[in-house]
Amino acid sequence: MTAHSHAKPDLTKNQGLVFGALTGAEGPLTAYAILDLLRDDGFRAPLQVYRALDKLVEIGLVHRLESLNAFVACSHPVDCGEHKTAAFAICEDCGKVDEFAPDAALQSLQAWSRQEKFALAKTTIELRGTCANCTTS
Amino acid sequence: MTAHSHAKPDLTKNQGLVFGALTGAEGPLTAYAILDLLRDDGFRAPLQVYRALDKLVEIGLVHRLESLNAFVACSHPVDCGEHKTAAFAICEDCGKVDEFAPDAALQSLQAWSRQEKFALAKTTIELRGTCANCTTS
DNA sequence: CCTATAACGTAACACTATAACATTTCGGAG
DNA sequence: CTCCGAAATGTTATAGTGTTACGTTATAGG
Repeated sequence: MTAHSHAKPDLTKNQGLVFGALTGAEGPLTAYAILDLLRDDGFRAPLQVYRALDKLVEIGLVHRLESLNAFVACSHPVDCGEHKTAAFAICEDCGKVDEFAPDAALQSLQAWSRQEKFALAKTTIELRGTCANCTTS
Repeated sequence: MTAHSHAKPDLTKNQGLVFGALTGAEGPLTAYAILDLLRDDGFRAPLQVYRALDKLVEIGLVHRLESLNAFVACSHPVDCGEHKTAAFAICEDCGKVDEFAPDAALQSLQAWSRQEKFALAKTTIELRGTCANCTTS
């Protein structure tokens, strides 16, 4: 294991480009928005974006926002292990997304699952509203 | 207010048909699945379905499942007032959806919102996994 | 009756995602 | 080094989801 190889498992060219687009963006991006951003880098078809996104989500570097059909770069430090359980507060004014770890909420949902014998695989928690910055101004 | 007018605010023909399709279904339905079910009733275009769904969701008789792009009839008794805050457990085996009120989780998310000065408008909580019935068999 | 509003009908279109198939890249076994 | 298999990539076509635009019909209130 070299000094370079432990954080991001050596993204491929396309994965790196897509991840770069997401980290460079202010907020979430749709797959087609990413495609447009990467035309100059040789991207031609949605599948190129979706394939990279699939891997990035699997690795845990990117999250999918179900209520937006869009994607954001994960804001956690690497290897946080919480990628399956993050929550998101989405500002409907400015479009920015705040990722956080909803520990208590999660515990209560896990408790419900135990009680109902529901084998929980993944939780989706997305809050819609107006962020502090947009409320002020 | 008459004896008839308080529960379901007099659905229109299309709204009634769409709501009927959803209550008659085992699990959630996509808009296009509803459209196909209602061809014989004169439905021709997706917009007819979407317009009815919009109203039904607004009224609180139907919920949208963001992670499925699908819709389910609300399982609460009428006028429960919790339509903005329901949670859903979606079985990936049989496709059935269990709606419940995630009180504790909700409180914790509301507390987070207060602390972050995030003006919470709507919460989306969807659990994916395997239901008790499917785990057994 | 008249009018304003909501609901409806239809066609076209835009956005999101995947299927199918060919080709290339790249790391490891021999 | 060469060969091979797995993963990644490229391209076209298509499936699935949702909206715009425009015109018509139904309905409730004055």
